[in-house]
Amino acid sequence: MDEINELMCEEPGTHDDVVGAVRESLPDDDTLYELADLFKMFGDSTRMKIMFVLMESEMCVCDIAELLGISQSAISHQLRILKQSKLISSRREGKNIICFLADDHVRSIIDQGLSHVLE
Amino acid sequence: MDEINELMCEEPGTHDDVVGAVRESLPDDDTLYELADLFKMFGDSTRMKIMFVLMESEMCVCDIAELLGISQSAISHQLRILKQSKLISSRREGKNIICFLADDHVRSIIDQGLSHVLE
DNA sequence: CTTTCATATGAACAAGTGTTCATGTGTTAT
DNA sequence: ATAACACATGAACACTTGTTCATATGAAAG
Repeated sequence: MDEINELMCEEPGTHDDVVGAVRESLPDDDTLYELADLFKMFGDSTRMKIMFVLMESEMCVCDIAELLGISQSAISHQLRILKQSKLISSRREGKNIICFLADDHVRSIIDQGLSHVLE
Repeated sequence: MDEINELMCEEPGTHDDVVGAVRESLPDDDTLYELADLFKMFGDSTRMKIMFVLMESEMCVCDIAELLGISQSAISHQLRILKQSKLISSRREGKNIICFLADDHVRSIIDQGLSHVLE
């Protein structure tokens, strides 16, 4: 703590007030890590592609793999991660596992991202 | 391409139609990579913290470092990355560099993420 | 019950990422 | 000028991540 305080710049006036107020407004650490972990899901192009596909239609694993030209193993590994984050779910239909978006926030988040990228 | 087609499952009926339609609806590769790169910015807890702080108030570099208890060097490296993604900007004021959010989408994206995490 | 198809998973490896440490640059004050 | 402060940057390192390869599981068809 002493070492950190030494880093503080010597701004006059309401400096400490602002820093203190902002500190109290921060979410707790657990929430911050959860949030970062959530956005990590959108930070890989393979997962991004999978979610784009599922935004259009639910689909079995091998169709996703074929459509995207990515190996079945790679898709399966990524699906596992996406399921852990509760972004997609699946059900069995005979031999196939049908995947679909589990959360409408996926669309909103991607749309907000697109707005930034396309401007 | 032959190898990929071998992976295709043998679903009957409208299978190929759906796959074809979805394929055409996908954004081009450049957009997809830009989008993934954008979300990568939100996928690290240090950058997440920086953006939360700047959502409350613009602030100089060393105050951000002090407030978050993270070394000035680490903050500076992350600020560089955030600036490259056009998520934050800065101006000089005497000895200090004042950082601030450069894009209102930051707030919307984080809010959508929070909705998912907090539900 | 054996085979085949659809999917999951573990190990290994290459590539990417974030931090620290040391040092460089630019600004202000003495 | 020179010292002190605010910030930036490069190299090194540990750590994480995504893919491939080989193999395992699980359902359905013959």
